[in-house]
Amino acid sequence: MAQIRDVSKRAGVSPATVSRAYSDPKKLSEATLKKVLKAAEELDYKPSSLAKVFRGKRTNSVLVMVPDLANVLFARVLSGIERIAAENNYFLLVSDTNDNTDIERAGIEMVETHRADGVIQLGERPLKRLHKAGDDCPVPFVHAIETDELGPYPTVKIDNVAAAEAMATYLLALGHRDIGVLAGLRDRRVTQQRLEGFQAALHAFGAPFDPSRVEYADYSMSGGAQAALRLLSRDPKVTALFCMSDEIAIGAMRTALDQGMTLPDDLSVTGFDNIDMGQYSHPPLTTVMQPAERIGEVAMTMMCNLLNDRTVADKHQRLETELVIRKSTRRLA
Amino acid sequence: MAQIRDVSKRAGVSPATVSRAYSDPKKLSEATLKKVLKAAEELDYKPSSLAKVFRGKRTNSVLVMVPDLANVLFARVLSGIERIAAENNYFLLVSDTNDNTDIERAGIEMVETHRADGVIQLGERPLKRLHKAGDDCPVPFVHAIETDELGPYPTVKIDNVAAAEAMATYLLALGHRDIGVLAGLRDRRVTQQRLEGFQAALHAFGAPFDPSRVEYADYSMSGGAQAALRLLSRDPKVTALFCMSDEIAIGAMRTALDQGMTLPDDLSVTGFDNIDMGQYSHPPLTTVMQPAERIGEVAMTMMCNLLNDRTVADKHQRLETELVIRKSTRRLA
DNA sequence: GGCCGCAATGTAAACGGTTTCATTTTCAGG
DNA sequence: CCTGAAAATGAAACCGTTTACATTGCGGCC
Repeated sequence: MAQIRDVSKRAGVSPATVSRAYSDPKKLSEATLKKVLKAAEELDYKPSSLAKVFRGKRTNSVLVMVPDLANVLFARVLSGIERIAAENNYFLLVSDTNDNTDIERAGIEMVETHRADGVIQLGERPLKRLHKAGDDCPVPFVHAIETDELGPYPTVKIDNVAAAEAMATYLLALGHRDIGVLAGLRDRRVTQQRLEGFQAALHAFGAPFDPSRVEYADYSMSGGAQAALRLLSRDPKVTALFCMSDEIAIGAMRTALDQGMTLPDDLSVTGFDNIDMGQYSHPPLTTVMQPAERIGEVAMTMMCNLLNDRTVADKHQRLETELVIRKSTRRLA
Repeated sequence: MAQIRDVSKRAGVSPATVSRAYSDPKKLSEATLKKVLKAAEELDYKPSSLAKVFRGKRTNSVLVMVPDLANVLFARVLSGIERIAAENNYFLLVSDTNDNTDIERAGIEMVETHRADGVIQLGERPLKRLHKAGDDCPVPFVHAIETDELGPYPTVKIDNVAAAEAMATYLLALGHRDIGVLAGLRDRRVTQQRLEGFQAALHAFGAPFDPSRVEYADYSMSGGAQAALRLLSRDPKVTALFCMSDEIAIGAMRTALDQGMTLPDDLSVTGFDNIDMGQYSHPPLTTVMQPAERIGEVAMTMMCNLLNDRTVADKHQRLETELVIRKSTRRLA
């Protein structure tokens, strides 16, 4: 591979001039620029961005830590991140943390050892190491989707409490009182927040909350199917299922169908997130829309700001959600 | 950030010794090693992997080009790639090409400019630039999933022709003769190959192939729904739909349901890929399993080999598929 | 005791650009 | 034609490691 020196020799100029031809062409006289470009072309010269990055201390890449790459929601967020990254000429280093703390830790090291300029984390459990320096965040860090707003770093997500409350309110307004909850992983903050919203709605309607009607599950279709089976066989008189993700809801609907139920006549089911699939499920799923791509875009935009001025205007953004009413819920006769 | 020089000074040794403490500790006497480690600890020293990489000419990262990050199948492949990458201490640079040739081109440059050691491409359209050097591949490149086997680089995928033929044969064996095809994007090689397999099956059964019963669609649920609508309204007497992806099939089933059909009584539907969703659709989808994670794993393994010995044993791997019979198909009365 | 060889450590070049600072060239204006 | 400022270019330091090669120290052997 040709190097800058080769080009400079062939063009009869200094390496510095060649460098400038790429980084700041205006600085060169037209004649020299042409000479250099011609020489570069002839030698098929490509500046080693590795060397550039080394010298410049800026890798132009950010690390994204995803709890599960195969999860539709995260994939969509990632997709949004990617769009903004591409626009701003950043590369994305992606790592599937699998909820594994070691990997997450390694992520931070990536930045400390200059492999990435910053980290966007999608999963919960913000890395404690970040905080050790006190209140200001040593490495550029953005936390998205599953996050509290306690840290010194910016966050983007939806208002899970409010969204869950809205959904539960809708169910209550339809006349449902015996509502089962198919919650996600028990120790996840989103789960707790959505549960909180659910309870708030009950409370507003003066309806009691029965903890025995809550089943925890993996955030997946199979998790939902199993949890639904447990709940339904224990407590057959629930008339509605409040599910904490569309996947869980879809799994639950499968179970209900398998039990010979008719949906939504025998059971109303609601989801969360509004993944594509919800439109095509049977029946189409009533859910709350979470703007996943947008969340990704905002997160990456924040990161860009952080990386440029080392500051971001709106530290904790909560994006709007929306109730999507489809056919999986009905008014209780 | 502390540098190697700081550590060496504090430990009273040369920078080289510090370097060796990390890269080859056996070379050092126990006493020196301890001294160095202690000094490093005290200064919270982390070797800049950027500098290391620059010096060593190995970035330990590979670029993965994905046509669409939000696509479940690709996400699963990526997940498999990630697992092997993590095992072998590689980082993944991920870029969503969006089927955009410019981005793909940029990907190759990443390698040429030393930002990545190699490229794994999931989408079709292997970058022509790769071939220009003739028969041997200048940059380590692996092509997965949507690929022909024409290039000089290794490939992993399933045998689309055979898989499609098996699926179609199953449909024919059930007695179906009026089979509509909901194909994917027309210009994609997978589409052509699966169509070829379909035709081969027809041929084997002595059944004629009617091109007017083929509808092309985006590889998505909405694409499938629309294509199904076109096909079904044009040709209401088809008894089965051979869909080229599970998404397409799920979209088609939605359309059929919306038209008041009962599945699978009025219409048998088959998918392709075996995404999770297929188990939970209504009715559960008969499909052909494509080992997506495995494909990713094999691809990354090939890449590791390529990167180590610059050679890979089994250049063109075809992984086994499997018919997954569920409830969306039935024997024609 | 002198010499040899090996182990441990040090020295300095190299990686391939960018950038600061100095130098040369250009050119407008007096 | 001279002067001086601005523009264009060049020389060399620099980024933070690794590593080839040189050096030192030490024990064993004749």
